[in-house]
Amino acid sequence: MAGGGRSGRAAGQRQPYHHGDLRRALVEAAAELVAEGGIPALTLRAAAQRAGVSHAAPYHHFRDKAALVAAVADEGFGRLDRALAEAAAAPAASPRERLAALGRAYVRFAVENPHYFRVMFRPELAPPGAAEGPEAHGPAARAFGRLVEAVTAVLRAEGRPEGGVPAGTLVAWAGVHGLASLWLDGPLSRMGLAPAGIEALARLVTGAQLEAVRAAGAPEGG
Amino acid sequence: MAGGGRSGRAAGQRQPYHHGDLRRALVEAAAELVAEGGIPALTLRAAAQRAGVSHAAPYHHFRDKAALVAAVADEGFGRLDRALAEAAAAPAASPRERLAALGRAYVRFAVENPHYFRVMFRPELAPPGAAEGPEAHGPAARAFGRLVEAVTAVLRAEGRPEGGVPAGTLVAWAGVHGLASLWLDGPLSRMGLAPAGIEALARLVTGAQLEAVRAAGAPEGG
DNA sequence: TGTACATCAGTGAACGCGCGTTCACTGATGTAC
DNA sequence: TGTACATCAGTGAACGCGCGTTCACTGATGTAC
Repeated sequence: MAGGGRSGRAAGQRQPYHHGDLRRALVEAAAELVAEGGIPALTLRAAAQRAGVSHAAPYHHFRDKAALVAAVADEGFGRLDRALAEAAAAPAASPRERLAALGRAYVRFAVENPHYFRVMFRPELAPPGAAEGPEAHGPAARAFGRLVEAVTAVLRAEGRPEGGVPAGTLVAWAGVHGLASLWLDGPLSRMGLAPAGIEALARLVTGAQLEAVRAAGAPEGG
Repeated sequence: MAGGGRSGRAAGQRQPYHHGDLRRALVEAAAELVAEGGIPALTLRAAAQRAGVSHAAPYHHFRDKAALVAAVADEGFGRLDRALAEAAAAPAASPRERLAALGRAYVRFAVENPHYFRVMFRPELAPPGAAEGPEAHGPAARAFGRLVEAVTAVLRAEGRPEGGVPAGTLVAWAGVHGLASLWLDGPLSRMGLAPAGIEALARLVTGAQLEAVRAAGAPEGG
């Protein structure tokens, strides 16, 4: 589908059609805006300007602002999924270690990509309908699936297989998500915790998750 | 300070000065707006209208919008603190049970007061400086202190006292905060988890926290 | 108790701003013959 | 290869809107004498 280069600014760089790949450029611009000025800086006009086009141009690629935001969230989930996939693929001594590595990768992703993370978990930015379609929640579902897999593997290895989504998955998710949120939302970083400290905390939290995953099958009373 | 009633709309209701207590009314109105329309619905003008005054009136009570938002967050932290105090005061069989009760109260507060919770943990709404002053972070610090106390009590009871803020506190906080966030931000409720399920999950998470608190003192390797 | 004055919480009009969105258009690209 | 046409990604002006904030003012409240 890509036509030949127009005049070729740089060798090897293609300018397929007019701008090239405005859609992608807009998503990247939007993410950068959030990185620099937080959620309030995420506007259609600013994204267009940063991408080097007029502020009406985005409407040829996104129905409205919510659709652009949804695309940013989607891109974020895609990146998270890749980060988790990498962590899951790394050699691990046991299913438990693999789950812990996944948890640490989750926290690390949030700390290193606060802009994406914030957009991903801000439902009011992209109201229902904006992100519809089968592929919209694809990356998010895929990322979640990796957690489910890792938890299931731990339970299987311990002789307590569980069908469907083990409750331990949600506990594990809550732990790392909470740690990431507290860091991004200020309380933790405001308390003077160094960025290095977050890694140590992540280890602590994932350790706790493992206990929770173990206990998740048993009655929780006590 | 409070003058006599003006004309007394309802028996026993005082109208101390002009409106009465506009400051409080504005904070309540702002919270209601968030409850009904989310963060985007939180505007100075709407809060003023809901409180029954012109949109310029709030400036006699708040320097700017950020100050109003900070007041809402403050009110939220005050309510959270009271909820945690109640949970901490309830009879408990052991420090461990008390900590678990605190964790459950935290999640319950978030689920029952999503509007406050959202404002409380949205740093970009009330930028640094807006909530300055010794009393600004008072309620938040007090609420956090209750968690620290409960964790410290558990460690003491287990013969492993720890000075300052035990690392287990942050782990415990991360767990319940993550659960609350995942619920409020949609993923969990979108997965079809019933409100009743959140309570069961909270029990699971607080159970996991206890293991983490135990492990927090020991080296986290392995 | 009554009068004069100071204080200050409200009003309403107005401001400038940036936003999302629409629209008629232009001109580059791709395609049919 | 060349011409005519259709498509569609961009432009730039314009729209209406709601926002936060300012300002001169009004009138109720509290206080001094």
